[in-house]
Amino acid sequence: MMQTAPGQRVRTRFAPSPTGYLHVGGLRTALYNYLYAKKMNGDFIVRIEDTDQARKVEGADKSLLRTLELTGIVPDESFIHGGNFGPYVQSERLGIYQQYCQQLLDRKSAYCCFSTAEELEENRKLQMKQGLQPKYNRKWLPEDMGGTMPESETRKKMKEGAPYVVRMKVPDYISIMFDDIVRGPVEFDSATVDDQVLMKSDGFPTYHFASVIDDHLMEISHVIRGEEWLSSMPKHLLLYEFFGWEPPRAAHLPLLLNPDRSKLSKRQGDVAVEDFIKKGYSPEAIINFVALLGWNEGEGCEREVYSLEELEETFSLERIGKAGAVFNVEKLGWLEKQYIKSRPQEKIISAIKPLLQDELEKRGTDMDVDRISSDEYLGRVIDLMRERVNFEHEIVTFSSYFFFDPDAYDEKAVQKRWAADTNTLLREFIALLEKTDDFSADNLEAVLKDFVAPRGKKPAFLIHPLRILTSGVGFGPSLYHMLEVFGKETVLRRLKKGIETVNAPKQNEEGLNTRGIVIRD
RNA sequence: GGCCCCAUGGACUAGUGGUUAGGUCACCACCCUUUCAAGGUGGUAGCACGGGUUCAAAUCCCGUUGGGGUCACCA
Repeated sequence: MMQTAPGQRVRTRFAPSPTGYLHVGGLRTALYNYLYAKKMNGDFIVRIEDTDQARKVEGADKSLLRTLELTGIVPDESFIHGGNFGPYVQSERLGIYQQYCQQLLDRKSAYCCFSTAEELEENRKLQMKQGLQPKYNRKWLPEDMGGTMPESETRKKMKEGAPYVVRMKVPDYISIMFDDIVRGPVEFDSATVDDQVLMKSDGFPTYHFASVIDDHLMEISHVIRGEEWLSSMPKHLLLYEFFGWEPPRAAHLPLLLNPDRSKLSKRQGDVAVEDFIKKGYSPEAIINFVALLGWNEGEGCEREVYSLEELEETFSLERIGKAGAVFNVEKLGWLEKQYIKSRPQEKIISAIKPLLQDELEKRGTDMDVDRISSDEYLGRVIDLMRERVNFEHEIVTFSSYFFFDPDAYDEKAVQKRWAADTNTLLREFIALLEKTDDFSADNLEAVLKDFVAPRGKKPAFLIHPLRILTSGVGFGPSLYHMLEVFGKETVLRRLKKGIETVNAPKQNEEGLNTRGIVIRD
């Protein structure tokens, strides 16, 4: 079993193909690679695997890197960060692959294959029908390599300029074993391994070929990737063998799963990291969440919240689990709340300000713009709201009443909280507020209690209507604190307008609120 | 179908022969409370199945079942 030489520098890599946005599964793979490198004082490399010209998406490489960095995962080497092992984009390394391919051809570890796509397809169908594993039939395997194709045929085709691919010649009936860091020993029979295409007819290498060569040339010590690659490991190992190279250690990560336990995919929800960020999830929560999907500190450790720095200290490949993990966003939501609760106020303020600016421009407001967009005001709003929102942006949207007068009053809440004499008392109370200058929460509470007690009512009798009239909704932070933040002018303006809009319900004979009874069909 | 991997409550998981099977999310109840949250307390719920090995198995072995991955000139 080949192992990394002791003392060898740890170098890991994340090797996405630039075909779209960063997938959460990809993020986790990148994260584990990054964490292990940091933990071992090694290097983390990002390499762009753009050998499929057809699927290549313009600009995806940069956006992948940008999203990665947004989450705090910064590569030591990449096509943007540079490094001594470049280029870090495979399409810029074509000459290298061709050179190594020629080596294999010369050593008779690989051969040219002129079979057409139609031929291969037909062959595959036939094998499927017979219940066999679809495999190349080795039609073009040369005679001197144990096949049936005369060298003259190959030469003839070559002269004609017919398109061809280069395939590796997998040895018959040998056992390929390796020790996966997360799976343990795994064994394959070479008879089940196909003569993998190494070079495509367009002159580009396949993933398998390019990644083996690059991993070796870039001195990658550990290949940490998804379990979907486990079954192509024997091909890669064979290539290392052909070249006489020492393979890196492998760690195949358990897959991220859909709720139905199939491999995580679009269709069943968001998978793009950027989509989660757009929704309002913060990078630290996403990282934290994804890190715990398949890894834990173990040893009775019951911590759930980890910063990236803390992960860098505690991470280990040995503690990665084997079973796939369902990507269930519920816990991500909880984590997000944890982060909102502990996030420094200044950070929230600066995140929220642009949002508020946008809203103000769109809607305008009856409030003093300078005041409500000041750090001081926002800070007070945050104090009241940070434990009540699911996302930072909800401080502006979900509790918009801190910035905009309500333009409607929650009908259900009104029905529930209004009694026949509510508006009468409200009018009296508004008059009292006009004469009150101290709008501190403490004072407002005292004023309201003193007002309500002699009238035989509980504070709640007015608290709810006051809340609804000033905020438009039946829920929110402590009323007194909320009114304190609003300030006298705003409170009175909203109350006066509101009481004209919300009418007292009609009474039945018993004097009971009839609006509370809603008959639905 | 061949090959490979996997298997603790609904989800993430701790657990490596002896535990009342622990924690987190979610859910339920209660407490706190003007509402909504937050917080506190308690609760429902789990070792896929069958054989072994052993004084003793969630833990070790074998099988079964179930799930997943992979079998491209895609990565």
